[in-house]
Amino acid sequence: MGRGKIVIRRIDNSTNRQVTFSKRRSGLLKKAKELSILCDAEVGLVVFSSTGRLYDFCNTNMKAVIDRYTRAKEEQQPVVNATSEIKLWQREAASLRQQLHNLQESHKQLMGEELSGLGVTDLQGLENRLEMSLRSIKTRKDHLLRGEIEELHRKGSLIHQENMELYRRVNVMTQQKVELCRQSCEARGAMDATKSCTTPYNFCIVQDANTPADLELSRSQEKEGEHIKTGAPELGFQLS
Amino acid sequence: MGRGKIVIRRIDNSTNRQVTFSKRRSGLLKKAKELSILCDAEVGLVVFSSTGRLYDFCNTNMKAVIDRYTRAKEEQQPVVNATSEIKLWQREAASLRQQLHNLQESHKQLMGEELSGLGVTDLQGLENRLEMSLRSIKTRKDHLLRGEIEELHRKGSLIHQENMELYRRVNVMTQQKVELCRQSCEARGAMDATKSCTTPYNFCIVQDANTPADLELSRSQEKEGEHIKTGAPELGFQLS
DNA sequence: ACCTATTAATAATT
DNA sequence: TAATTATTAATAGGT
Repeated sequence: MGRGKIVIRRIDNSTNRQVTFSKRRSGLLKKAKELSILCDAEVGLVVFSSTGRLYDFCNTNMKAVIDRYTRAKEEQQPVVNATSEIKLWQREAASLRQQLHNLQESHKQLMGEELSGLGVTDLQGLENRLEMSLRSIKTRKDHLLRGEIEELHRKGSLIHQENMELYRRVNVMTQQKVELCRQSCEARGAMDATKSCTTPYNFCIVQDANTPADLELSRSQEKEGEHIKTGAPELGFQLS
Repeated sequence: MGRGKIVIRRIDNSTNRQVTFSKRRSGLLKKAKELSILCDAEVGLVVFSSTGRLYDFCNTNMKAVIDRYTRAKEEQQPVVNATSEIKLWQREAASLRQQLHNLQESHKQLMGEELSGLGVTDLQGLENRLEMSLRSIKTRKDHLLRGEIEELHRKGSLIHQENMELYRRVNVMTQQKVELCRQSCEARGAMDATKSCTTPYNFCIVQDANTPADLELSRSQEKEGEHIKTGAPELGFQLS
């Protein structure tokens, strides 16, 4: 599979050998990975270059693979001196692996994979269980969503109350302001029109939509609620 | 590099997966061997099939490769104290137990149990996955059912053909009967009107809707098909 | 590293 | 399970 055919024999040219090593090594690693994915296999691959550098691949855990390998080899040629405690743990691991495997199978079926081998009745059972499961999940989700909505309503209502209160205060202040202006104008009309009007009571200038009014109500409510601050003050002033 | 392109993803069909495993495994082993020869590298490869069977390759000695690997890894990340084999297996068991636990959790969630602790987003994801799963299960079930229906149609059509044939035969016999009666009557009219009319040719009496007609066609077809017997004879006679 | 003619691997099919 | 074959993927040699 190249420009020319080659025989499988040590490549004499060192550079060429290096290049080929690099290419084929990556190819091998890729194929090892593909095999593990495609066929659900546990693969461990170790390559030492002729210069001694290590390259490896393992889809799970190299230590586990080596252990499993050693154990499998020992099984092929049973060693007598195996410690009882080791065997115990090996059995434990084997049992767990079996359980894991079973559960994985079942899991795959639940996820709608690996359905070949199941009859219509099995499929119907699976379908029913999933439908039930789906129902309880949807119920739970609805429950949570309803909770959120309720919470939002509650908060909205609080903010609305706050706004009403602000609105009321602003109204009161506006009336006070109007009253003061009127008195001021009357005073200016009655007395000399020079100063004293704009200095101590000029609410008209101090009141600005961009500077939040420091009302003690607003502060106390923000402290205990700590909720959304955007919109509330603006809305309050829009109402006035 | 086959009749079609494939994506690298676990092959769902079990048979297909087995076949691919066999092919790719041998390919991988071959390439590992080629790399070791061409480039003078030390290669160790271990593959466990999903059924737990072990396949391996090493151009030198697997134990040596594993030792070399372990040493190289220890160099990369010096381990404090070489763990005893017992601890190693304990870790393996712990890891498996963890995996098992995770899968059990996930399984419970898939079954719609143990949903507290999941947010709306999690639930939505779960719901979506289950919907997908359900779809593929339903698709599979439909497929099987359609197959059954098709089979039934096929059989039904065969039976219908048989009935048509029976109908034809009955017609032929009826005509023969009529003809014989006519001849008989003529003979009776021409000769003496005493007996011989009702004895050998009385098809009118023998033919009855409740007694199935023993035609060799009917028998041979039932033998090779062995399918539904209800309805067929009645239908055949209703048509006549 | 990249390119591409060629060989090798392999997916689908029988 | 084992061939066959149409395609894709890997890669040898060259830049």
